[in-house]
Amino acid sequence: MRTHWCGELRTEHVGEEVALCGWVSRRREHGEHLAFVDVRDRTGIVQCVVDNAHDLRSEFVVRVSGTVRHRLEGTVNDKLATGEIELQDCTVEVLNRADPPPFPLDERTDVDEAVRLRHRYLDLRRSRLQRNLEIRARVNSAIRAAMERQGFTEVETPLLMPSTPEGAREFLVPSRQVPGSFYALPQSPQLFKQLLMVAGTERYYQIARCLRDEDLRADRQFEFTQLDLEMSFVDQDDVLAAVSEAVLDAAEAITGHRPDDIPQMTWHDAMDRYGSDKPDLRFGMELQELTELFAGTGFQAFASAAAIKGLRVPGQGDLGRKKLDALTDDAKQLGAKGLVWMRVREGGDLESPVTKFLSETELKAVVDATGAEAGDLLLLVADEWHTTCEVLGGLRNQVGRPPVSQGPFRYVWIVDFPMFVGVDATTGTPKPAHHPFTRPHPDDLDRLESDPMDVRSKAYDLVLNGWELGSGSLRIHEPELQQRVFSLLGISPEEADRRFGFFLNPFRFGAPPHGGFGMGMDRLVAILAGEDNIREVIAFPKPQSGADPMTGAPTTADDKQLAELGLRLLPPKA
RNA sequence: GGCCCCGUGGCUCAGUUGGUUAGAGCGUUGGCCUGUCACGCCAAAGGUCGCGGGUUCAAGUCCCGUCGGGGUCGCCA
Repeated sequence: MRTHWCGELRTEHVGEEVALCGWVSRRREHGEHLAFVDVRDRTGIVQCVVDNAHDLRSEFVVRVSGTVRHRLEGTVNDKLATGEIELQDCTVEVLNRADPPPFPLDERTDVDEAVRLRHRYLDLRRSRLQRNLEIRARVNSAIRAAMERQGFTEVETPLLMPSTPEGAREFLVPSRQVPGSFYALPQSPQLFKQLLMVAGTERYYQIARCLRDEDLRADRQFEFTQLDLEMSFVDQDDVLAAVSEAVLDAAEAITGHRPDDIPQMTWHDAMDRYGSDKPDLRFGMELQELTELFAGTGFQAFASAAAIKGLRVPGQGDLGRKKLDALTDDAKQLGAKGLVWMRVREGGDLESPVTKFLSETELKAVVDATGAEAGDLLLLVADEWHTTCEVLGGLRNQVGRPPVSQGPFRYVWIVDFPMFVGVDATTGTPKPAHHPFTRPHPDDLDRLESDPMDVRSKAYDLVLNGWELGSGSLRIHEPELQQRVFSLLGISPEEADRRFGFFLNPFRFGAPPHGGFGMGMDRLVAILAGEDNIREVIAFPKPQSGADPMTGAPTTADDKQLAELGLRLLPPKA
């Protein structure tokens, strides 16, 4: 139907007879015998000169044939890629009429997201989402190429699998053939990809859809897409290198230049310096160690604390009481008992509600240690090390963090995660930080039983601009070690067999050492596309409620469907 | 489940201390216009102020509840 795309026409096409297809973007009428019609397809817009645009309306679907010519002197539009030319002697064929769109399809107005989602097919017609979908496709393609180049084999894994109730809440699918039983949709292909290692696939990857029935956020959807991979006979750096290669290729495909190699930072360093296991390295404001300074202090809140740290907020010394109170509330929300603020005055004097409890020496030492200058604000927290770090890290993000999409892109690998986080309140056993198949750090193996909370694991996260892009680990491939970890977690051999038997038994048949990674494609694409929200890089996302305003999903099932599945509904809650 | 923000023609918004008949721009419809490009000009249509209740002589405005959207904490091994 068409000979060219709208967006590709240039002065070199002058004189050619062309046929274009697309939508009427805008029309400008000048009386009976002259009108301009902007025709748009996914590549761009071309101005067509017609003698009568009376029967054309916005978003009508048209096929236009005509001759490309230079625009008249003084009528060139430099805001348009095709602005030097126009189509003359046009024949316009209306392929379909269109109702006026419920919202403008230009880029100038920020339309309410509920309206956009209800008419997503129109929202997708706009250049922002067209561009984002193209970026997404290019990222996918670059990643596939990088994986293939590195010898990975793409394998598809089942969507219908047994429920494994650990971790995120699963979506359940009732079985028709076995009424009363259910499949679960995968939170990730975790179990299958490890079995592929037992199977000798050696290098597996998949751009896989994963599903988690948890509350939606700016960076979370029920369904999300993950670059999933697993490798045999590798150490941690091999996995990191393979993932880095794919991510950096993807970044290069979008931005045109390849980022530096991705640095590594230990989890402990990240917590200690940035107060987060996903530190945003685009801005400084590192936490300052102050514990030693206050050894033997007379200030009760500091005297008993295991860790005291400070955050220097440059130039915010004029923050009002209301804002400071709000920060204090935030600190408490983050788990602190309180927040000490100090305004730095000329000459290094500190103004704070607690100065009267602190000695001159201590006050001066705080200024020295933080490097504070007049006009700065200092925030101090004293608590257990982990709490102190986390609270100040939260405040650091709050006062200093730019939108995630705002460059530059700062990638970082976080390594040496702790094996366990916290203790289960009911059973008293440690809780795994990653999953129970994560390999303990070899240097800490002998302390697994004696000092579990101090044991590191071979788990790692990839972080970009403060967003966790993905995580992975080396796995346990020896049944004996797996047994040790299970017993630490309070899982008996019988229970392990019941819950993970189909997964663990194969490991007796010669499981190779292996490890892998899973990376959120939606997040990577969003950041590369300059979006703060993954919904902007997903063709048909869901709002926070999880109910799709366009399709009406989820819908009720009729009695016949339910009967076939052996299900009966409970009466609605009152 | 908690907290915060938002909801006024199709879209984006204004609406004062609670006070007459709720406004604007864009869009839509009709008319005019031969070089515009966010064209311009004239005119018209279009409103359950999300919904329900309450306070009041009087509610878009205040209060309670509810629904929808967004952000965030919990949750996301």
